Amino acid sequence: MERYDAHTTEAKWQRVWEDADAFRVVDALPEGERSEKSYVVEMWPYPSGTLHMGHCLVYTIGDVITRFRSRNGWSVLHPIGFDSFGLPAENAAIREGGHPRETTERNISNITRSMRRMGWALDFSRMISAHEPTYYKWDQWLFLRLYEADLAYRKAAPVKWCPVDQVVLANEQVHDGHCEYCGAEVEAKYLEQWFFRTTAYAQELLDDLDKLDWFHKVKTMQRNWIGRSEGAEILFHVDQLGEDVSVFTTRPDTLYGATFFVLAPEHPLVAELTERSPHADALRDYVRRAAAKRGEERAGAEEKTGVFTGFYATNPVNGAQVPIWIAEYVLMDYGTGAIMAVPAHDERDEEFARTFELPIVPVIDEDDRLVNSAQFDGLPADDAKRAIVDWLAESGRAKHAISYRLRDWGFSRQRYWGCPIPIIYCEEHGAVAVPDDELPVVLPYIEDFKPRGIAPLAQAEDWVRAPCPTCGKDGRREVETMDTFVDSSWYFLRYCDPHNTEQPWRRELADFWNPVDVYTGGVDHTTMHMIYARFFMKALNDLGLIGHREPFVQFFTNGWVQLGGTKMSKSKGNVIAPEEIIDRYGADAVRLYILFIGPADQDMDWTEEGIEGMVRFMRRLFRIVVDVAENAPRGEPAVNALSRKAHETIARVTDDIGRRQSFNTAISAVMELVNELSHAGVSDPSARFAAETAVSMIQPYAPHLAEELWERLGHSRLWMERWPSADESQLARASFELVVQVNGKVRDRFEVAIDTAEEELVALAKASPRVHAHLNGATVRKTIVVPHKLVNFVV
RNA sequence: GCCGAAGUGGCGGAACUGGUAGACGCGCCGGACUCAAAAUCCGGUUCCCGCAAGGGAGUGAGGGUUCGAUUCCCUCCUUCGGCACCA
Repeated sequence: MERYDAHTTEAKWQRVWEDADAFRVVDALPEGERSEKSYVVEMWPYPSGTLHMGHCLVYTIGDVITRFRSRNGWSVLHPIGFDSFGLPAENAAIREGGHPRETTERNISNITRSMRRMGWALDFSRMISAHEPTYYKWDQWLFLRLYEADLAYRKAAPVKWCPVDQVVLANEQVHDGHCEYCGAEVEAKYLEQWFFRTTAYAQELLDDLDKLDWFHKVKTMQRNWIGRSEGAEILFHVDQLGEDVSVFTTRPDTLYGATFFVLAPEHPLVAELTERSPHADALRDYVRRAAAKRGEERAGAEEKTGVFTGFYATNPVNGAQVPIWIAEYVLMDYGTGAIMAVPAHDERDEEFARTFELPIVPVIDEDDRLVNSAQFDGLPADDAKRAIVDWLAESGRAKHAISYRLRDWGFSRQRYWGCPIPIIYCEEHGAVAVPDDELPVVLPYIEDFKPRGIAPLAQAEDWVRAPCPTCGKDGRREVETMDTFVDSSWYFLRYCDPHNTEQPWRRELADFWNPVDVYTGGVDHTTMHMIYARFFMKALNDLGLIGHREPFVQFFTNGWVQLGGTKMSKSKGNVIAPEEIIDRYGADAVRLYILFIGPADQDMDWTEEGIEGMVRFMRRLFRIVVDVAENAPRGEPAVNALSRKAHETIARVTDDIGRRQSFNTAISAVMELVNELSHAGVSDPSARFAAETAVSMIQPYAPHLAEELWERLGHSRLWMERWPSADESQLARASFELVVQVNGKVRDRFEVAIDTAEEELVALAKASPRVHAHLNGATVRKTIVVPHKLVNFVV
C-alpha cells in the first residue's frame, strides 16, 4: 500500500506553484474585470534568528483566509516583508555577532526560504525590507510631509544624563539613580527630540474604534491607552508671583475641599519659585533627585515625598490661601503638571496630607451630596461638577476640559540601525529639511555601531558634515535615527506599489487595496504599532496622500504557542523549531496542527502526540482517497447519508472559515467526513463526491496534500478551483431524532419523519414506554413542542 | 486599585439564536492482524451505583429567571491579560 510521502509531494507542488506564478497578484485589471478585492496582511516579522512557531501560526491563519477567499472569487493581495530596522534587528546583530546589515540580510534569506517551505501563498514579488534605501527613502519623504504639516516637531524632553561621562543613558543603564559606567548620580537633561503629534488625533482614534471589527479586548486596551478623562481646568492665582497656575481635575465638585496645591518637579514655575523661596536649597535638591529617577521608581515609592515652597495659591471658590508643595507624585506629562489636592476624596492626596499633617476637609457626604461648599451644599456631586465649573467660568477662572493619557510619540532613537532623520542643522537656520530630491539620506556603514550613549552616527564625521540646504554653509546632519515603528506605520501601503521609485505609492493602487481587510498579529502590538499606524493613516489622509482614515478593518489577534504551559522562548529552552518539524512530518502537518490545537486567538500548547495524531489523519485521508480514486465508481452520486454529510461539511467549513474564523472546528468537520467515508466504503459514486469534498475543504490548510490528491482524483489546479457551495436540497433530511423530555430531563429519543405534525409528535412521545414510566400516571400540566427538535412534558 | 477576558472529562477543546453537554483530536483500556514488534483496523472511554437493563450527579461556587441554562441575570471565588501616583 502506497504511503503518503510529504517531502516529495510538498517539493513537487511548491515547484508547480512557482512555475505557474500562482500567488502573484495582478492589480492592473481593467475596470470591468475587477473582482472584489481582499487585502490580507500578517504583521511583518523582525528578521532576527530563524522562523519560529509563532510565525507558523500567524502566517498560516493568513494563508487559510487567503486561499479560501481566493477560491471564493476574491482578488486577494497577500504580501510579505521584513521589519528589518530597529532594536530587534540591531540586538540580534550584537547577539549573533556581526554587522546588522549582514546578520539582517542573512536572516531574511533564511526566513524567506522557510516561508517557501511552509507553502504559504505569499506574493514574494512584492517583498520589501525596511532597511533598504528604496524603502526608507519614503520613511524620510513621509516624515518631511508630516514635518511640513506640523505633525512632526522637535521639543525638549528629559533624558537621563551622566554629568561625568557626558552621555545620554538609556533607562536600562541607570541603576538606583546612578550611571552604570562611572557610578555618578544621574541627572535629567532636556534634549531636543523628535515627536509625532499623535495627540492631535486622540479623540478620533477613540471614536473610530466603534467602526472597527476588532476583538473587544483589543479595543478596550486602546481605549485605556488613549485614556480620555472629562473634567475641568481651573486657575489658581499665586499673589506673590502675580501669576495664574492651571490645574486639571475630574472632580471640580470637590473644590471646597482643596487644602493644598502640588506642582510636579518638572513644572515650568518651579525654577522661579525655587529662586525666590526661603527653602531654595531643599527645593533644588528634591527636584534634582526626582529627575534622576525612572518613572517606575517614582511610581513605586512607598511613601509620599515633597517639599513646601513657602508660597501660597488662592482657591478660586473661596479665596482660601493653600500652601504650594512640590512632589514627585504629580506628573508633568499628564494634565497641566499641577493639581489641587483634596485629601478628603483622593487617596494619594490623603496619604500626602497625613505624612505632612495638612488639613483634611470633607466636602461630599455618604449620599454623594456636597457639604462645606457654601451655596452648593446639598447638590448631588454629579450636578455640582457642572455647576461649579459654570459658575467659575463666568469670571474666567475655569473651563470644562478633556485630558488624555495618550502622549505624543517620541520617535528619535540614539541608535545606529534605523532610518536617518533627513534634517540638517545650520547655525543660522536651525533644523532644515533635506530637499526631496536629495533623498534618501543613506545610512552610512559604521563598524562600531554598538550603543554608547551618544548616537553612533555622530562618529561618522564625513557623513555628519553637510551643507545647509538653505544657505549652503556648513551644517551637521541629525544623528538620531527613527523608531522602527515608523517603518511599520505604513508598510501595508507600500506593498500596494512596492517598486515605485517616483512616489511611496500610486494613489489608485493604494486606495484600491486598502484598507487591510484582515490584519493578523500579536496583541502585544495593540498599544504602540496599532495606534501609530492608525495615526499615520489619519494624518496621511488629511495630507491628501491616501483615501482612507483607518488602516485595518479587522484585526485578528493570534494566541501564543506554548510548550508545557509557558510561552516558547530560547531563554527558557522550550523551543520547537518549525524547520525540524517540517523535516520530520512536512509543512502540511505543521499547518494543520497549529490550527487544530485550539482557537487561533487563544494561547495553545504544542504537544508531540498532537502532531503525530495529525500525521495519522493525513495518512488516513491519503489512503482512503487513493482507494476512492482507484475503485469508486463514477457517476451521479446517490442521495444518501454520505453525500448529505459531504454537503453538511461544505456548509460547516465555509461558515467556520468564512464567517466565524473558527479554524479548528473546520478541521474537525473534515475529520468527521473522512471518518464517515471510511465507514461507508467505496462502492457508490457518493464516495467519490465525499472524497473530493474532503480534499477540497482541507486545501486551505494542507495545500500540498490536497493538490496531490486532487490530481489523483483526476483533476488539476485545485488552488484555482471554485470553492463549492452546499446544495440546500441535499441538506434536507427525511427524518430527525425526536428528543422526549419529562420535566426537562431526556427520557427517550427516536427517529421521526421530518413532516410529522405536532399532535402526532406528542402522541408518539407519550406512547414511548420509557416516557410512560416517568409520567407515572401523573397529570401532564404542560406540553412544549420544539419543531424538529423535542417534546417536553411538564408534570 | 481600575478595566477586560476566561473557568466544561485524564488532556487540548466542541456545543454559533436558551433545546440531546462532551463533537473532533490526544491519552488510556480491550480486541483483530503478526512468531513478535511497528504500522493499520475494530470497539470502549464524564463521574458514581449496578452483571445488566437502568438510575443518579454533572459545565469554578452559591442564588435567580425559565417547561428547559455551558448559554441570560445577581453575588462570590480562581486564573490570565492590559493600565496604573493619570489628579
